[in-house]
Amino acid sequence: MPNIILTKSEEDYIKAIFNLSKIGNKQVSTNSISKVLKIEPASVTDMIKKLSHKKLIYHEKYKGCKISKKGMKIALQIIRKHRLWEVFLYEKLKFKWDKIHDIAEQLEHISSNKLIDKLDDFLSYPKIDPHGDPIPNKFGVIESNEKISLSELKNFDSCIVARIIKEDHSFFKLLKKLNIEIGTKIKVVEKLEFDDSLEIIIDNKNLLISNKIALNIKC
Amino acid sequence: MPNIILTKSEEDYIKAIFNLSKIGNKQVSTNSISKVLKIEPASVTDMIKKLSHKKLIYHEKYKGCKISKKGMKIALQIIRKHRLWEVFLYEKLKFKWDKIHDIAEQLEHISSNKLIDKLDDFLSYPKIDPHGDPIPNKFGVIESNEKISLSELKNFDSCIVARIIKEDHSFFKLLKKLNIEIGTKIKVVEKLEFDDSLEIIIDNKNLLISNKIALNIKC
DNA sequence: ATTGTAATTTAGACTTACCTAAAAATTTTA
DNA sequence: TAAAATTTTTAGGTAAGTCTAAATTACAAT
Repeated sequence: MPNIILTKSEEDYIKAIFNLSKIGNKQVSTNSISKVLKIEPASVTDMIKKLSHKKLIYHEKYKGCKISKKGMKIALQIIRKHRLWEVFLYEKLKFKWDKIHDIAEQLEHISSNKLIDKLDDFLSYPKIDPHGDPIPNKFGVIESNEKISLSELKNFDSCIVARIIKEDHSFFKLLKKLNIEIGTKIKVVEKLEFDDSLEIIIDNKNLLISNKIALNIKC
Repeated sequence: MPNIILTKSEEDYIKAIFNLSKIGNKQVSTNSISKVLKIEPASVTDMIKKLSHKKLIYHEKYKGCKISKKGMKIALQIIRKHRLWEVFLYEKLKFKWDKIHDIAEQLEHISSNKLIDKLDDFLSYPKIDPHGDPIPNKFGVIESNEKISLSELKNFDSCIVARIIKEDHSFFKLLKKLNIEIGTKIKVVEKLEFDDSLEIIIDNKNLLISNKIALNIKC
């Protein structure tokens, strides 16, 4: 299969559309892409046309878009690169857990299959990145070991944090403040009926987290 | 000092102008930049104006340009990044000597000072890259251990190859064919008067190399 | 079912970094 | 030193990827 070369922008869109596809697996709306990438909807429409023309996504006017097989393959390769670089930054360069995302965001666009394969080998073929996200292999296959979110736990359940879903600065900062990271042991005290907040215990300290927070932590 | 952010293109020009400055340290001509970057002279003029406006180079119409202190600082940081990544690719990822340049050409544009400092540390503060080129430290200072080119040797002189000047594919291929790399021992048999070709011995085998080749190998 | 609101697309414009063709300046050479 | 050749710049144009404003379509609410 001929290696399609995409621009950084195109790659960003493909990745965003792929990620949005998994949430609710409906058609991905122009607006949602606009929000994720912080690009105006009109510009998103332009790019959607372009990617659609390249058969990386399907698109019906006014009806949102959907990633194609071809597009999915590319998205998985970008995600693979991103996550492998994160492992490198975290394990080899000793970056702090919450600093690696932005740099990996740049490194994921470096184009060289050989580079990624050698990096994979150098890192001893890691299965997950430092956020607990699974790393696709060179064929784009993800060994799915699906976790459940904190919010699905019941009163008195315990768990070990395995994965952080939302990747942005404000969330990372919050987790740091709460002392939550991959491997942290959490015990659920009570799931509040009022707003689905969760009272939990970490390191013998009780604290309260919102449902939105709980949804973004898997174990 | 505020960290100036440049585009990939701007960085490529700055690097090219810096490198050309060292050859003959005269004003750098528009045409020479055009040749190195494979961009038409008219376009080079545009970018020269832009960089000049940003005070990264000096420019007098029709008289070529010269890199400024500010520009030089930036150039040295790019070169530092390039060479550190080359060490990484060669030593850690086990890339072959002649495959690292193109990938480093991409990696050198990743912007994060922290990343480079940590990479430097991870690699144990190397002084030279796999081509024998010195690596500027984080302040842009190069520990100059200037070498002489092969062509400056006299009959019967011996030396160890320390550095390869010209960095392009055809030259790398040639060196591979000749079995020349950093560390190779070379003995000069005779410098030919006719065209300054050099008859040399490598691994007990005699061979002839042109003056141009000899000029691009330092020891 | 119609109307109002929200989402999406179209139209036109801007910036960056390129291009070609032509004009202007400099350098070479005869 | 004047003509020829070369180099550099100017002028005008293009593609990618963005923008704003306006038009169109879809959806939701009465």
